[in-house]
Amino acid sequence: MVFMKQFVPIKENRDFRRIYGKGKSFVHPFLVTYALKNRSGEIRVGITTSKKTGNAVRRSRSRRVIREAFRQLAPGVKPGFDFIFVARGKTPFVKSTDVCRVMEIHLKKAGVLL
RNA sequence: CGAGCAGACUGAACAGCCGCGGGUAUAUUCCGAAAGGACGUGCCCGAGGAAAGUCCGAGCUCCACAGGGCGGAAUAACGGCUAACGGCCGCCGGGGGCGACCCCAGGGAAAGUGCAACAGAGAUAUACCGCCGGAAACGGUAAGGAUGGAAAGGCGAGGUAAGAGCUCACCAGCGCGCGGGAGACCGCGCGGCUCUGCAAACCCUAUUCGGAGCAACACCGCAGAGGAACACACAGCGCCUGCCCGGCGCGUUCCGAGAAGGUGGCAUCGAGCCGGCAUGGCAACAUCCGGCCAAGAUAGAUGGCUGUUCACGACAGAACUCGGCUUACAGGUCUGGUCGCAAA
Repeated sequence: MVFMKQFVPIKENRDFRRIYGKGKSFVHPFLVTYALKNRSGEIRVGITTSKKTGNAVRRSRSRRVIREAFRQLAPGVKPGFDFIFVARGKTPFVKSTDVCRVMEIHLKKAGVLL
């Protein structure tokens, strides 16, 4: 789990549990996205890379790719939402642009793009 | 040239744009009483040889600075190196290879207990077949046969009724003496004639080991809460070590303790790293000389995209810090031996 500088990190386990339970989810072999409205008006982001993704190098790679993808899309995201992105088995082997395309579709479905 | 051995090094490169962590310097702006901070900008630094496994050894921190006994664990020829080690170097012994060289769980089996399946007559002890003597009963024998990982040292000769270290030569083992070596040990000579293997079975011997770990530990500390006073004894609890003995603490003074959170620890000034064909040493290493100052996050920074090139990229990501070991790994480079072939 990772945070991004410009955005508020999600680091408490109870936050993750709440968003997993109540948020909308979108699934793809590269990425799983959870989105949930929050009351703070901020954009909060968390990234999950489980041990199923691979060793430490693969998990780091997954985090970086997802973070870069979100950075590209961030200017168009409405404030007031929490997001959790979960890396999957293929994530460390694809480009950030591929993840970016998948993430854009997920966020459009969630209705959080301006 | 081919095959093989040992050691050392390396672990894609470049450009552009965007982005991240730390340090430092700062015009303006903003916050603050101030110290200072925020934002921006410039410059510098920013993962590995194994960062890994967490297997040893230390530093550091705390636990009455840790006492005695039992138990437990680790190590195991000898000499040295090192802060230390179960690491490293050298050497001895044993084993493998034509060789360069490699491998070794290498104390004790005359302290004791135990195990040695199956096969085999018999497994630390024997007599089934055989051989010899004898009419037989029975006695002698351990050459030969068979079994087995192992069968009363091995092999040859003499010897004998047949045989046997019964005698002799050589080899192995044991003991003694002499010589060499710092030592393990080696060489030579003599002696009597010899006693299975397993201690990665219990065990014995020698040496070493207090416990827990950076989520250690120290400091700051919102909301909220305790509260007074005087103190023992018994008991109980906790801790020192798994157990026993033995011991320490339990409530101490005023504001302090505990929990969210924050700061330090924490980033090089060190058992530091690099170089030297310097000195000593076979070497590990030590000394001397000359340089260098080098990631420090805290949900966790080194990335993304595009393009070019090549041998098309393996294993893999710092988390208190060092010294080792072990394990994983695509390629590539260098140095020095060896064997074979050819040439000379």
